[in-house]
Amino acid sequence: MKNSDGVEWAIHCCAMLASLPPENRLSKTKLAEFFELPEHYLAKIMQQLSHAGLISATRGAHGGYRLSKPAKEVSMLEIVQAIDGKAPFFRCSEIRQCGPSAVSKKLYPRPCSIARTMWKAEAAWQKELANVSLEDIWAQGVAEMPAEQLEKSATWLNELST
Amino acid sequence: MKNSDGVEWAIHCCAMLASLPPENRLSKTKLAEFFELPEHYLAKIMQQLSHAGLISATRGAHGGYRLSKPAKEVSMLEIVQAIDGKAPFFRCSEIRQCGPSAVSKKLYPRPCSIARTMWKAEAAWQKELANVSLEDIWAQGVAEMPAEQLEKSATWLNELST
DNA sequence: TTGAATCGGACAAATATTATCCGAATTAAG
DNA sequence: CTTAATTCGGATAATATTTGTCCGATTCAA
Repeated sequence: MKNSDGVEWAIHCCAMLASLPPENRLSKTKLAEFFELPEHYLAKIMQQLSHAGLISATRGAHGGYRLSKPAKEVSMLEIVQAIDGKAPFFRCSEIRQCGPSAVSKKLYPRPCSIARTMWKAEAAWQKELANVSLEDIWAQGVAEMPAEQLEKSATWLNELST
Repeated sequence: MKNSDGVEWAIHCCAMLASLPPENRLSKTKLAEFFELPEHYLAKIMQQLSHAGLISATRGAHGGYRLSKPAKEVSMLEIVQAIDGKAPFFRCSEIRQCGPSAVSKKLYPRPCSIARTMWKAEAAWQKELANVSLEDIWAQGVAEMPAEQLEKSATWLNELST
């Protein structure tokens, strides 16, 4: 019961892309360098974001990644689901329909009360994440970032253009 | 990002125990038979519930499992956590503190905004599950169980005493 | 005291996740 | 047109987790 590690990377990388001037791109090599992440595996994570339509990747010289829509329109839920998938946490295998007391399958209409309860809880989780946009996250991140890091960050980004 | 299969089994078995007359016990063999589950693996699940203090196991002839407190006082959250653990889904490895723009660790006090957001969503999930008791689940289960199955079930339970 | 019945921990197999590599494809620039 | 930079995508390996099995230790009733 856990998110895969890629979720953390994906969110941080998206926030990084969100801070870029529009139309600017960042290569997987640079992203990996900025967060000290394994480059090849990060590529796989970015690929998942790309498949989900959250970022767009451009090949060739001066290529790289950028958000494919404004940060305001991207929710945390979308990012998490792009990496971890949309399958519910709880899977009901209908064991109520097994064993010596089972009766005809037609008599078990809707999901059982256990599944409904579990799925309702998941919906609450999703709602929280759906209500936070990438812009929110980025803004909060900047607000609480140590001033010194903010500078270093800006410098590092500038040197890319060189 | 998913519950382990054992969660479903654990909840169903707890609900089964909840329907027992107090002080009555059910052996792992009988539970496995009732739900058509692999006996040895079910034992492992029940063991986890036992460690968590949710059920109490008695060895020896006429032994078995029973709830260690009234169904009303057991929440779904407790059962899920007994099997899947209490670790948060989201693990923050503080990658904001890595890479070329990192500064002294002392300057990063609380959890970052990303971790806070993720954990808040988890709290919402937990709250939903904490608000549902095993008694609720059991009562709903009985209410929507096909009449025929209810009978079969009762008969099966009676034959145990024989 | 004996023996049947139980749990519980150690161990093994299967599965899923995480990580890596490399060739093909794409693009900008010389 | 050629070259160098860059990503994509599939194949593959390593690792971790989950799932499944077994057998000994323990308990209780007769």
